[in-house]
Amino acid sequence: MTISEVSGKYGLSVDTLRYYEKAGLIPPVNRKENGIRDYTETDCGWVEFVKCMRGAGLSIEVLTQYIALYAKGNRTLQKRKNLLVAERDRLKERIEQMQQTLKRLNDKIDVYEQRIVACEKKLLKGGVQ
Amino acid sequence: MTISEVSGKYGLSVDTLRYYEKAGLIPPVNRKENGIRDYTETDCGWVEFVKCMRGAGLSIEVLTQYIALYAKGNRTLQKRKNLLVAERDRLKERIEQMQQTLKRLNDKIDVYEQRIVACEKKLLKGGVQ
DNA sequence: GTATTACTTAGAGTTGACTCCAAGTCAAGT
DNA sequence: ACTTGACTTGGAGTCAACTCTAAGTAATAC
Repeated sequence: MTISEVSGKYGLSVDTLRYYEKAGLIPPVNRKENGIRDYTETDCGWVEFVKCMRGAGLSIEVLTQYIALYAKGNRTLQKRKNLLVAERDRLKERIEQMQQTLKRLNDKIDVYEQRIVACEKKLLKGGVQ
Repeated sequence: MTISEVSGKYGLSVDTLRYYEKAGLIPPVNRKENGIRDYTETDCGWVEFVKCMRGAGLSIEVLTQYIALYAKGNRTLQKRKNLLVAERDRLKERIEQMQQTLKRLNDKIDVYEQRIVACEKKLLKGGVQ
């Protein structure tokens, strides 16, 4: 799979895909003899994983660390798990904060609705006079 | 209330507070004769609101727009409500995406736990031999 | 009366995460 | 043979959101 196909498949620009690889967010992508990237299913899996994690707000830095540990093999299992747990906890907290803000926005919108209705009533009354 | 007190109260740097005011994220703050900021309860309320919204990921730009509409008074009620609804919807989507990623992270962590246990068993067996 | 401390401003610098650009290679089509 | 188009690289540029700096003022402590 070429880089532009992968770009189309996951909705990431080719620049972003190259940047992710260069930054070490995904392991080095498989190449053809001439040096052109030829994404395997595994490569695509990494792209999808990184897209998902970035979408949830995990930083480039932490994902780079994860891949670096992954590249060191089995003896980093515990470290990788610890990293994931830390990020999971942070994500959970952010979600909870966002849920509170969502509730607050909903309440605010309700208040606006009431105020708008009240305004319209006033205008109607004015119109009748 | 001075800017550094407000900074302490809400955990925002004084630079950030001045930046928010300059950028129009909060209405102009009350001043003493000598030009020094003297935050009223209302000013603090705005700071808290902006902190909350920024914490949930609403952009500087959209919050600036909201304040600009607010400053124009009652005739912008509907526009303000529309803006809030749009941001609410975006927030909701982001939360849903993050919840899916949270679930995925939890599953991944479970898999790591199992692999780590399996590894330890192997090591123990090796030790017995 | 001077040193310290907290404030003021305009504007420059930093960080994270891309995004774009120039210059070059290579295979395919006419 | 030559153009076209997709790829390659290193490195520069951009954007949002701060964060810092320099130069200055004004009240308070010694």
